[in-house]
Amino acid sequence: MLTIGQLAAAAGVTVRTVRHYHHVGLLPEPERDASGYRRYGAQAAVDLIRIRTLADAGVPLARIDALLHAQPAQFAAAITDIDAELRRKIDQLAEYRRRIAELAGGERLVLPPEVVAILDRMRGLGVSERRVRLERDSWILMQALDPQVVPQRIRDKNAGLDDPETVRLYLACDQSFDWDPNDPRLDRLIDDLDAWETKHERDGDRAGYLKLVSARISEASPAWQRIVDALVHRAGQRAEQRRAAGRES
Amino acid sequence: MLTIGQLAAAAGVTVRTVRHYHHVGLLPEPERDASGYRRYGAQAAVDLIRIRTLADAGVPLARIDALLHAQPAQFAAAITDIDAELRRKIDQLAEYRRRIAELAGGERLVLPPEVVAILDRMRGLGVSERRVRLERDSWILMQALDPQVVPQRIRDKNAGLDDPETVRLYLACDQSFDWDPNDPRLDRLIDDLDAWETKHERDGDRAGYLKLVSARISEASPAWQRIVDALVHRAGQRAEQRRAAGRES
DNA sequence: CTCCAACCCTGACGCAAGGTCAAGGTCAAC
DNA sequence: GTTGACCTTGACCTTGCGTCAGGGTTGGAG
Repeated sequence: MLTIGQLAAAAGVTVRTVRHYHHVGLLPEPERDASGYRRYGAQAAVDLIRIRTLADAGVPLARIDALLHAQPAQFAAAITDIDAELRRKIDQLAEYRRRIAELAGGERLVLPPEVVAILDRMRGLGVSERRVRLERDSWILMQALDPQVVPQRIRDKNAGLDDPETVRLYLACDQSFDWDPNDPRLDRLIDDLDAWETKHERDGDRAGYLKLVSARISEASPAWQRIVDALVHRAGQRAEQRRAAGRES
Repeated sequence: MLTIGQLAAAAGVTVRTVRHYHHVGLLPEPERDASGYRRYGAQAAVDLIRIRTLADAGVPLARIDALLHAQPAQFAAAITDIDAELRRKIDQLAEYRRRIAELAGGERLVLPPEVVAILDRMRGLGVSERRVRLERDSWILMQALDPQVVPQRIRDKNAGLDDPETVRLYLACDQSFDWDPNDPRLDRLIDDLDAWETKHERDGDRAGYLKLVSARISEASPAWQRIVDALVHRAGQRAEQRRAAGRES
């Protein structure tokens, strides 16, 4: 009869694997010869090959055990199951292939295509890569913290990029990155931005994640920090005025 | 910034997974807030999603680590590699699907098609399933112990099935399974079989695995055991006679 | 102000499916 | 009689997390 090594070779597995199957009770322990070696018959080879066929297909060993002792009808049903699972896996892998191919290309993977389009559009308008990256990060944070506002923001953003004044301010901000915080040009820029914000002010705009985005922007440049501080200050003043007006009426 | 739970949700993984990546150094540990919570920025989300994209494609975490810090050229090469690997896996799974589909159908999986054809032919000639199964086992043992003789044996076996006398003996043996070991019909059968063996005797026929096969056959039926014993005995006698003739010459 | 659920923290063990030593006993051949 | 290729048991290692234990934090409701 066969030794363990011959059996293993016949089924294309390692000796260790056969012993493992004995250990978990998947393959019955055979008789031993005088020296304690395991001795296998042809049935063991058949069983082992059946086990491997299922195991190679990804069936957990625990389930194989049950399968081998199942009625033909149940066995056939299980096989159908396993086959469906295999097809699902194949589709999965094909999808991963697609994503892997995109992996060289940065953010396309992590953001919805509409947002990617916006970022590309900004690049096309001459916005610096640095600024685009901040924008990208803000979208990622938005998506993580408050996903349901994303579609509305996409519309707003595209509308903004249709408006020449908005685009002008984007580019101006962009250039101000390296300016000294005391540069007089900043004063005019802050005035313009404040006017823009007043014009476009809407409820809900001061959502939590915006603070985080502002914080990141401020970190990046002293000039931008001044801009953010000034705008927050003026927005506070306007809110104050509205409250006063509300009390008067 | 993001908490670990938000980061995990953003990338579609569990919190445990993120911590695991910290543990193995795949994702850098971020700053902690006052209460010791980890706080993540958008870059972490990007990194994590890239990691998952590779991990989902089956790249081991250890390799991902190296990949993320690789030069674009090497990265691209590795991606090509991984893609090829994925395609290979897809083909593998398709092959497993094929084999799984055959699994309901018994021996087709473990034996070469020529042998399966022989077994089918035996069934067609009216040989019992029990006998066919013994035959199948003997082929499996042959294949495991002495594979290079299989092609020759296939030719021999097919020649045997072309010969009416051989087929008659097959069927006669088959019917004798349940006979009493003292049944007088056995004597005639043994004579016929011995004549057949004398006629077809060839060198190498008494290979090791044949003893094993005989042992299995003997186990199955007392009548067969008598047949095997008698034939072995007569073969021994013939060999003796040949040796004596050799000394005389 | 307290309570509760839903978070977060570290640390440790568990899982499949074997791989890989270690420390020996056997077998076959030269 | 000594290699070298087998076989034996036993025990720890691996990957990629899951899950539990035993806590601390946060934020909103009552």
